[in-house]
Amino acid sequence: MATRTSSPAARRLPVADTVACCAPVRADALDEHDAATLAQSFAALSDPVRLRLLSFIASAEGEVCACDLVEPSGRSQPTVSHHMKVLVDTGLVAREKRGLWVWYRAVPSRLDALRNVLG
Amino acid sequence: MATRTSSPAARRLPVADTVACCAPVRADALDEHDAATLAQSFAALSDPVRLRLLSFIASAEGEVCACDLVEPSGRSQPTVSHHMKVLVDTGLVAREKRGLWVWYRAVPSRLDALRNVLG
DNA sequence: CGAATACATTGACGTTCGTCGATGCAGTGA
DNA sequence: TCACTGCATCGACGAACGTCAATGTATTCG
Repeated sequence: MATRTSSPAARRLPVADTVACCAPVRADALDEHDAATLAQSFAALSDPVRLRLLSFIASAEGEVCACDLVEPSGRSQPTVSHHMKVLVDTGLVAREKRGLWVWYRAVPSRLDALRNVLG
Repeated sequence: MATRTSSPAARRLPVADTVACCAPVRADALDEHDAATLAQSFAALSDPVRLRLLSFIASAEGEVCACDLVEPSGRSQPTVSHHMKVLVDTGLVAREKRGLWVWYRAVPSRLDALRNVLG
């Protein structure tokens, strides 16, 4: 019976961060809740189509019309709509409808928050 | 401190050193290749178990033995092994085998590279 | 040699994901 | 009112993922 090793280090107990969710990954081990929250955010960045959509919007000054996302992404309109919903739901992109058109803009504070977690 | 001998942790094929390739997401739109590469890196962070494993290792000074990862992660040994393979393959963690044990350490430059992409 | 240990790999399972065509819904303008 | 437009939602499909028990592989020790 393999004894449950008690080798090197064995300590935990991080702290739930009240603000942008968590301290940098290198500072303290994440608890389950923070890890789940963060994983969801990174999952939004884990698809190449979404990454391109995000970078297309973030690199444009001001807003981008949804109608201008379909062609450069090389995906169907429903697929683009689906990906944009993921980006909006995670807060990385803001959505505003004006008349028939929908306009998207990046949310820099959200990107900054994720950036901080990585270092 | 530990000697800086490179270890057999760099023989997987995917995402090797191409992450430092891209400008920040806000600067220019990503091309398809860069987006695919980056998405793979972010996908490694898109699972809560992997995030906790990474943060557990990154927040420890020096190395962490694989045997100390199973219990805190709450997953089986094969599952932990699988997740660590993903982290190693993306270059976020380095793996070194010494005797019967395997030691992992974070690769800060890799985290920094991803950080730069976000800002 | 053989036994024991630490970790990786395999194979299978249910779940989630990305995708598109078809359809629904809100807003516009006649 | 009605037709038209831009985007969201639905339903379905295959692919990819997370998980574990069983098994394989490498290393150490007696």
